[in-house]
Amino acid sequence: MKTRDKILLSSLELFNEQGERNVTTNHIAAYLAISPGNLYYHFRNKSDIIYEIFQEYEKLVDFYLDIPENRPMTLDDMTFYLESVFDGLWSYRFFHRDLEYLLDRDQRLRHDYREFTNRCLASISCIFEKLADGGIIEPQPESLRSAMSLNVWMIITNWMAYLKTAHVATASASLTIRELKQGIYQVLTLEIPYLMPAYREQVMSLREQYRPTMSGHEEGAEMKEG
Amino acid sequence: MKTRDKILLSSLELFNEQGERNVTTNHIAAYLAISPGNLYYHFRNKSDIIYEIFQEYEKLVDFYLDIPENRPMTLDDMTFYLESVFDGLWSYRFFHRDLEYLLDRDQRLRHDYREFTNRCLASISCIFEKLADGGIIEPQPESLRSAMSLNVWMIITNWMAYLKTAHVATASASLTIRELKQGIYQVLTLEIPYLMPAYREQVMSLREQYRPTMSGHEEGAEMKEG
DNA sequence: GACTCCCTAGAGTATATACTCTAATAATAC
DNA sequence: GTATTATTAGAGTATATACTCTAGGGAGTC
Repeated sequence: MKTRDKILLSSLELFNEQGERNVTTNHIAAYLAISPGNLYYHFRNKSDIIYEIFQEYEKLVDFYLDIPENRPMTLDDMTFYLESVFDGLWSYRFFHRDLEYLLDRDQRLRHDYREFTNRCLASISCIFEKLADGGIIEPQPESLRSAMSLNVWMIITNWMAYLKTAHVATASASLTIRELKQGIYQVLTLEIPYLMPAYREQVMSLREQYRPTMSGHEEGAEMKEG
Repeated sequence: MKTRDKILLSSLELFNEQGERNVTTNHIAAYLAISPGNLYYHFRNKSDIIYEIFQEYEKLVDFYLDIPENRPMTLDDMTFYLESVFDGLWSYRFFHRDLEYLLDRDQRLRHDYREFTNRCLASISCIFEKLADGGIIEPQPESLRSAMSLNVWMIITNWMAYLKTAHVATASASLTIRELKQGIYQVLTLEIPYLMPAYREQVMSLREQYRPTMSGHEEGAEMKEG
């Protein structure tokens, strides 16, 4: 693998594990056993590394949230979207942690992230629309749908922060993707009142599979595999 | 005013305006036109300043969210709670911005914040219960209520982050408390499907007063005063 | 072999940051 | 007044961080 790609990969790994704020370019170089000069040969600065990682993230989520189909949506579709988005969130989880600081430092990133958010919101809204087409939830007026989409987006992007700040007792307690996906439980909570009777049971039991366990403290308890 | 109190006050002010990450102890001392040595005479380190500010924040919110009354809840009560919580959020808005980092650096803070969150969640849940008692929303089973409370909490604590990252176009565009309170619109969105018919109209028009304006970009557009 | 291009090492630097130390001054107690 | 304590100034320090600069190696081409 090319050094440039190794830098991107290791940076992402270290950022995810320790937070962007705690990972310096010297750390990255040391981790890869290359010189700082080498790292700076491939990237002009730290922001460029972050920006490029963001572009991968963006591409991934855009790919997941592409909703080309003209058919109404099934429950499986919805599950796929939820799972995929949380997978993406997991892979690039450092990003939402220091988001505000990162955007303050890089105008390109601010601009792109803003558009990214808007695309995601549009996709979520579209998913709601097609869920209604599929007879899974009640149809909603546009204004309600967009407010709800925004709530969904906030739950999705901040569930990790909630887990890391309020749920786990120690800083070192590392999270698992399974715990992260308990966020799906919270998202489905938003849908409950809009469920059509025919699908109510099914969605409720889907939701149950993601129910947070009582022990968010030290050990992660088991949960049914998806 | 005592130097010690001036330090706390100015720190809060600078943190809110520039973010904790961008404000050093030297900055604080310079801002107050005192020496670093003086600052460190009053506080052992930066963490201690932050911790003390947090305790004020905690006290304030606990005060607001004290729900002693045995009577059912009115719409005015609910409005008061929402307004108060967002006022508190505004006054200490730096805190939720760098939360994860702050908690990683200070175990006391992590511990206290976790309990603080739990108290807030309990209060929110209690508010829902009493709203049901007051005939404003439908009664809900405990499990749904706690999941909903968590969603409400996440919307409240992360609305500011959403505004600063996805809504405004430039880093310098400073937010106003009025924009922050558009978060109330999002919170009330969660309640909509549970509203009892008798109160539906009233709550919807209350919500309308907090509706986000389309121009979150540069200039803040006007909104009806509360 | 010489030239070129891509890549790499590694020492070095300017700046920042949290914090310390000493000495001096103001306030209070007796 | 003198002793004591509380407060302040301000220079200084150890460490870190993002980044630079120069020199050179290795591989391919002629």
